[in-house]
Amino acid sequence: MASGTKERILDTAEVLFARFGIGSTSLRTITHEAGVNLASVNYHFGSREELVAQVFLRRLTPMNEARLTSLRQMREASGDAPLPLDQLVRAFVEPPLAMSRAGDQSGAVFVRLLGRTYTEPAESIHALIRDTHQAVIDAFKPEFERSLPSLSADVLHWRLHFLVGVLAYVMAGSDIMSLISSGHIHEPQSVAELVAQLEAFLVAGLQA
Amino acid sequence: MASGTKERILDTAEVLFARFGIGSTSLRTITHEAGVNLASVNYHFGSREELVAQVFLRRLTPMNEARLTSLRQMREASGDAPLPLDQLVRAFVEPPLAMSRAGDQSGAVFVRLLGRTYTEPAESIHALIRDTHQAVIDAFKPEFERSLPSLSADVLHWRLHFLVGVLAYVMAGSDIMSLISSGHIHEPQSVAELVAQLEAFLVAGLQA
DNA sequence: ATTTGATTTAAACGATCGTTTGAATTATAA
DNA sequence: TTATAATTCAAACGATCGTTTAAATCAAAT
Repeated sequence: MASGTKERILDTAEVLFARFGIGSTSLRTITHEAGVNLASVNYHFGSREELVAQVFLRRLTPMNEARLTSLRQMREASGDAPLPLDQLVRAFVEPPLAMSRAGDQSGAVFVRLLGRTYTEPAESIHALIRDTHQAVIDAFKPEFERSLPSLSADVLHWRLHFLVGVLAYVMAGSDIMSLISSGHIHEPQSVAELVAQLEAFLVAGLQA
Repeated sequence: MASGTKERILDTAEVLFARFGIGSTSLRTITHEAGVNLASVNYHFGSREELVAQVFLRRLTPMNEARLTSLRQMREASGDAPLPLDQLVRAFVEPPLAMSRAGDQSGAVFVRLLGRTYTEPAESIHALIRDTHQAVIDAFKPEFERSLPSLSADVLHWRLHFLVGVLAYVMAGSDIMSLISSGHIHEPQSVAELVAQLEAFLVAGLQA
């Protein structure tokens, strides 16, 4: 059980961050829940802030690589032609949502955490997300410009903004959504169906 | 300056909650910034939690009344016919965004705070937002059903979900949005233009 | 002017926070 | 086995948290 301490801390912190928020989760709660000593966080991560960073980096990196890989495959298949908008949207939207069904449910926990963090005020976390997403934005934005040539730069900017907003909200899986369906909770549904719903909505909105 | 203590606390708390998050803002920071005594929070509000509730209720109530008033006027003007979707969307979307330009800038601060709170984990705050929004949802949902008769209940549910997500993200005014425009910050823009952009995107998405 | 109630103030309460320390324990290798 | 490094542990550090208390100050009314 010795060598698993670091991962135990990361897994437990991820769950508690998603459930109670990053700022409202103490190291004592994390270490107690994980069954490790309080000091082990500072031993393995140096500080609380660095633990938070590692919780995100551990999953953000493969998630964004999946988006880039998907985009690269589409590019190769399409030659010089602009990419079909629905495929472009799906390449951006599917990887984070697919994590919700990856093996254990830890992926789903992280997706919720990430979605919530998009609108969280802590600047240090925003900087971290911004950095890890930069390569994705740099790769996708020109493709959206090509696939939506009739849109001005300003309008495209706003619509991509809206797209990120929808995705963040869906990822967050906010409980507030349940009030729209008036108690009638649509819980799991397949990720494929959610992606399809999102894709239809976003493609239409982008092409408005 | 005596009788203004309660409002001073509310105003200052609102600003600090929006900037640093609710959970990361202490009563000492609030009272120091407001220039009032630490104990005055517990004297006037009873507890920290009740202060948080009052910060939200103070503006949520008039905001949602503006939405309901707008909807009621549209209903009277349309008789028995379904409402035009663009008007319906605008009645829902405009009141919170219009607060961003109301007189002082305190309205804008609150809109950011509210947008961020939509995806915050604290259950007590969610319960508060849910309660105050219930009447709005009850009034708007049947109208959306009438204006979008071709959509199934499930699909409409998801799309309204997406709509709220876009609105929350725009309200939050997340700094992450700036990375989409690659440093080229589109800061103020008129609220009217933002509403128009949103309306076009959402109407198209809803009708997809 | 005096009394009554409302409000403000300084100080302290116990609890909890992230972090550090140094010794105890465990794993690794010579 | 012995030396060496890595890790875990209990305990404590100072700082900060929300809340409470009792006296001081203020306002309003008799």
